[in-house]
Amino acid sequence: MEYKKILKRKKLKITPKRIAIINYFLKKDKYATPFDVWIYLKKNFKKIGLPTIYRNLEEFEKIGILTKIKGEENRFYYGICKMLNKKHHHHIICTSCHKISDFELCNFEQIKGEIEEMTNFEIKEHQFFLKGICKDCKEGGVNEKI
Amino acid sequence: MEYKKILKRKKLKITPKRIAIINYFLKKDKYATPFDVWIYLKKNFKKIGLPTIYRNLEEFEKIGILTKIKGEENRFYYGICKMLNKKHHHHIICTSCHKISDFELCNFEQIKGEIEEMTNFEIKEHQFFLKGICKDCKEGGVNEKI
DNA sequence: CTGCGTGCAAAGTATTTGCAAACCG
DNA sequence: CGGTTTGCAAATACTTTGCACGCAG
Repeated sequence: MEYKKILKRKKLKITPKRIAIINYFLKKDKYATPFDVWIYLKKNFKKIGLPTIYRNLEEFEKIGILTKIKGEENRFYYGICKMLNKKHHHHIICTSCHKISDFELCNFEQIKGEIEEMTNFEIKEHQFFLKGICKDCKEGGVNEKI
Repeated sequence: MEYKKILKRKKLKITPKRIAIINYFLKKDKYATPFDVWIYLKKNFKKIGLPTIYRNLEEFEKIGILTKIKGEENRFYYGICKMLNKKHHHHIICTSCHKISDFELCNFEQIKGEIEEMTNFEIKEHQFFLKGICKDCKEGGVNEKI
């Protein structure tokens, strides 16, 4: 899979646990806490520590495989990033089932200049943070859990 | 000040510490952690507990006086919201001095429909999260601390 | 006075660290 | 083999809670 190449390129070793973490997110397609990931991986690995999860999620975020999200409560979530090679994109999450998707469309550049003038800031970075309801949830579909 | 009215309207009592917290943010104009606020208020109140800060910052966020920001590290910051009556606005923060400003300009509605089609989400909420360098920092100004 | 606000002490929870052993390339 | 990765145990840091007293309205 493509994610392995990224690990390689970033000089991170391919270990079974790392693969399992990525697969967890790919299969689940939703955002999750380190704890969630841990509970799941424990099914397949008799020995696995929570710190391992934390360390890897952090690294994966650094290399762009995962995105870190601030949850409602004081907790952080991670979601997988499917647009690996694409440069610029944003994420949208479903407030009902926690599904996460990404998209490229972005018209921020159009107003960037004006905002810079108004605020006297030089804008370096922008992120759209979208919340909504995904199609499955809208149709009252059952949210199967992984 | 206008903030008092808001407290009143929201049935929150006007206490010296609450006023001091708001003034801290108004004067400082930058985002800060609960701990930062605490350290500062301790100068003026011999007796003040960190939990008081936490409780009030949380309430202030609920009623729209403050905004909660996810920092780089696993920590939350608060910044004051100057656009009290205005409906829709976003924030920009300076990565150098932590200044926070708000502005109203927003062209998201233009692409909202298209994103909804592409992602199959019904968008309920959007937030721009902007980072940049403010004028003072760009000009190499000293960042006076409060 | 009446209930919200606060200090204090203590608990709770998320996250990080250090180090030896295991493992990838 | 040699440097990463991991498990384990423990530490750290941030945040929340419970309760009695105090103060705003």
